[in-house]
Amino acid sequence: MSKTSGKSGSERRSGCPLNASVEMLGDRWSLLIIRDMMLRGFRSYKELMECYEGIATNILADRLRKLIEYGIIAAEPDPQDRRKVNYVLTRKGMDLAPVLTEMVLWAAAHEETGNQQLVELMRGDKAKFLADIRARWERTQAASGK
Amino acid sequence: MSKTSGKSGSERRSGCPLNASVEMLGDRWSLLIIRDMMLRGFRSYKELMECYEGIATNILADRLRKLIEYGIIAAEPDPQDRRKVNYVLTRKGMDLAPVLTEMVLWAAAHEETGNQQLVELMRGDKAKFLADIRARWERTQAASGK
DNA sequence: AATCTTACTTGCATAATGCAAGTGATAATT
DNA sequence: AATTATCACTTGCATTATGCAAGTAAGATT
Repeated sequence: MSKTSGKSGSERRSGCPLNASVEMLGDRWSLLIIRDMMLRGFRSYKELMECYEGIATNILADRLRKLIEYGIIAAEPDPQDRRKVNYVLTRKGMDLAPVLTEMVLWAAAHEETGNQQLVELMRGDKAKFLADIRARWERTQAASGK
Repeated sequence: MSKTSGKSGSERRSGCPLNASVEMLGDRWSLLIIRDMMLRGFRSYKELMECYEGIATNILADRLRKLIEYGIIAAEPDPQDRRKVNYVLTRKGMDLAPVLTEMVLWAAAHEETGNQQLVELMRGDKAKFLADIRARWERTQAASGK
C-alpha cells in the first residue's frame, strides 16, 4: 500500500542512477516540499499545507510518508506541542541542494521566473551558497542533539 | 488539450524558478527521455520506445509533445527516411546537463545503483564531463546546419 | 503489389490526484 | 471542567492521468 506501485528497490537499483532519482523525486510536489524545508525552513504539516495552496492534504500526507520511506526527511514529535510533528531533512535530503540549485538556475535562465534574489545568490557564488545552507543545516542538527 | 491542466505560463512564472522546472520535468519520464537523448544519443521514437520497456507508447508521444512545447527538444524530419522524425535537444534541453549530473551523483551517493562508469566520469571531473557532452552537442548542431 | 517499419492514435481498464468533509489527539480559552 | 481551536492527518467520491492492446496511415523494402 505504501509502495509506489510495481517497481521496488531491486528494480530501482538496476539501471542508471537517474532512474532512482526520478522514482523518488519525479512528481509534481516532492521537490517543492524539499525546497520549502531547505530554503524556507518549513517544518510542520501546516506550514507546508498553507504555502502553495494547491497541494491537496491527502497528497501532502502521502508525499511526506514517501519522503520518509526514502530517507530524505524524518519526522520527529515537537517537544513543546505534542500535537505537532516536525519534519526535518536528513543528510540525504540536504544532499539534494545541488540538484535544486541547478534546477533553479536552469529555469531562471530559460523562463521568466520570480525570486531573482535567490537566483542571484545561487549564481553569484554557487559553492558558497551550498556551503551556507549546508552549514545552517548542520547547526540545526547539532541543536536537536544529533 | 495539449496543455498540462489548469496552470498556464503566467502562473508558472509567478513563483520560485523551481516551480517552473517541476512543472516541465516533474513526472516519471521526461528526465529519462532527456537523459537518453543527451547521454545515449537516442533520436527516434523507436529507440526511445524500445529502451526502457515500461513507458507506454501514448505516454511517450505525449511527453515528446510537451517537451517540444517547452522548447526542450525539437522534432525534425529525417532526410534519409521520411517516415522518421529525429528528436534533438535544443540548447535549453542541453542546459539540463548539470541538473541530470547532480541527480545522478545524488542517487549514486545514496542508493545502490548501476552504471558506475558514468558515475565515475561525472565525479572525477564534473566540469570536464559537462564540457564534453556540450561540445558533442555543438558538433551535432553544426552538422545539421544550424 | 505485398509486406514491413515508423510514429503515432484510439478505446478501455486501472491507478493517481484533487476536493470536501470528517476524525482523533492535544492545547488554549472561558 | 467544559468548550472551542489547532494540528495532522483519513475517508469518500469525482476527475484526471496512465498503462496496455490494438489499430492506422505514411513511407520504405522486397
